[in-house]
Amino acid sequence: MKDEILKIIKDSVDSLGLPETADGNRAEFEVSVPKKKEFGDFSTNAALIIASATGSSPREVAQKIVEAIEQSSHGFIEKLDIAGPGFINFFVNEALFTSELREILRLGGQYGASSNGAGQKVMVEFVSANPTGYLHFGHARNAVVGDAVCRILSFCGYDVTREFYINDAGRQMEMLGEYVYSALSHTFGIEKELPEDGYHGTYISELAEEIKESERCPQVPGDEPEALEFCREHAYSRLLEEMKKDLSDLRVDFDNWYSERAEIHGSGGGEEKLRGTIKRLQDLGAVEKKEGALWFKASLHGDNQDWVIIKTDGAPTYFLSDIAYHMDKYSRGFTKLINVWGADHHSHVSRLKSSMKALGLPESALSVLLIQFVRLVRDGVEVPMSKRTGEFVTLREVLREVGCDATRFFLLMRSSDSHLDFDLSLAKKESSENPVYYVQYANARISSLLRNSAQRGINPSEEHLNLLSGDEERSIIKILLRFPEAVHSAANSFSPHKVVYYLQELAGEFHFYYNKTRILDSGSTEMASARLCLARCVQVVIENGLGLLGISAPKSM
RNA sequence: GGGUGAUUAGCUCAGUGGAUUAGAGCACAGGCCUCCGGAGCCUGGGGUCGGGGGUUCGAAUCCCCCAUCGCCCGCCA
Repeated sequence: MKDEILKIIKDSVDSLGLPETADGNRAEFEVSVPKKKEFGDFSTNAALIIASATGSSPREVAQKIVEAIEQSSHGFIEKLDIAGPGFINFFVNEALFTSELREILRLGGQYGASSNGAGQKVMVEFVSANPTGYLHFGHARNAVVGDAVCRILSFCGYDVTREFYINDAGRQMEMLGEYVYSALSHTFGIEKELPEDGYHGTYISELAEEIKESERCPQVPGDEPEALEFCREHAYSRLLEEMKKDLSDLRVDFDNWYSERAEIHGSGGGEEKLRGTIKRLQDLGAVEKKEGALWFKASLHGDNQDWVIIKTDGAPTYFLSDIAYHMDKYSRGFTKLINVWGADHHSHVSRLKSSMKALGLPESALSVLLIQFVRLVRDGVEVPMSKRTGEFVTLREVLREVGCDATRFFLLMRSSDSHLDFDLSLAKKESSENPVYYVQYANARISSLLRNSAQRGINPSEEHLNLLSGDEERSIIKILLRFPEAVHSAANSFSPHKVVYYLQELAGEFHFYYNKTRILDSGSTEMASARLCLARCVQVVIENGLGLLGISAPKSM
């Protein structure tokens, strides 16, 4: 519908022979649905754009465009206004609105979907935590935002793969093994000294208990290397299992679990990836040996310093693995790569991009979404989330306390580059203060209406949609038809919170309408069925929107 | 010192070139169904959009400077 308006504008601009922009590039005309109804049903800034390109008066240009549109006589345009500095406002008749409602009903779960992505293969890599402990609440925002971005991109026609990069190589894993081994030794009455910056959670001793009770428990003291490895591997697989479970409880499910150890370092072809990466960088002259280590010269490719990729002890750094991993992503045929990272990794963005640039890979295909921290608050007081002391709040604790829907809603409510206060006491409140229920409640109310109407023999019918000419009805319809652009904009900027805001607005408008207007007792069966139809459309959009956020839309609450 | 994100109502935040009065939720004050779900609705007070310059027909939005807060700056991952 908006596209039709846009086409009309472009046609008339063309017919006038006006340049779209000064440099002849693609026009940036916008057609928007204004919030104030005196500004019409649709509005465009076309005249302002053209005027600034040609140096002429915006209102005069607008006048010419308006005349051109009027001459080509489009049946559904009732009135055209020129307002303010030169906006052209369109007032359309209800035929256009009712056709949009029919479209919503016809498309159902597909309303708002698009093929903008054109099947492009996109990989979203997110969470990617070390499997050395339970997921803490800080991971939750990353998980939920990444997942919602995936849902939104799929809805927009992208072929999305969700990948979890398991950082299961390197010192962290060794340390995990040592700690569990130490805890196991402890159960045999042997005490060991360990570095202080390790893992202190109670899960370490729980894992040791599990090992001790298993039939394959190694003897301690006995063959130390085997016992250590057993502890490490047992802890690894158990913790990975627990992470998968927590994520799944959060409705986050991955397509790929990509093991750094196996795929990058492993003997089954993996180590060639590391060697191959080094070789390519060497061939390109992008590395240098210095102070006994091998450095990637990132400063030559846009970063502000160089980074070590092979340490003096000959071991690769995490950064080298990361380069190899991202080369591998490209080689798997993805044309769009999205990494969802914690804001504390922001300095890695430019170094990774510079490495892709050095390798001649299209770095513009790689976007990194940095997620700012979450502060957990209860009754206005910050809940400490210190990992060092082992006191951190786990994802599963929060899930158990407030449930998946509220957790997701709150984590998605804010722009990712804004710090987020997650208020535990508010999130679990089942009252009007809690915005999750506000949206879900609108949906439940509509379900209830549909149930009651069936009993009364009223069916939501498309036949009488033309009766919906009230102001409140029009404003609901106008919000409904903004849904596709809300989705589109959320997809382009990887911003699920735009969908959240949209849904709150739609739910608000519906609650207002519901309080003011009788739907089932509206005087005539025709009117009742038309209003019911409108309510059903609202429900379709709420269901679709909540679906994009991975939040349920219960029929009753 | 460098980098990065933020700074908008009492609080938590949207808005990031547009339309005489800058929005929402919470909090606060007052009100609303003999009737479809009161987890709802309405009304009201409350802001020099951190400060200062600049660009523009037009700036909360773009540019520069400054201030404050978070995060990062390891041959850890």
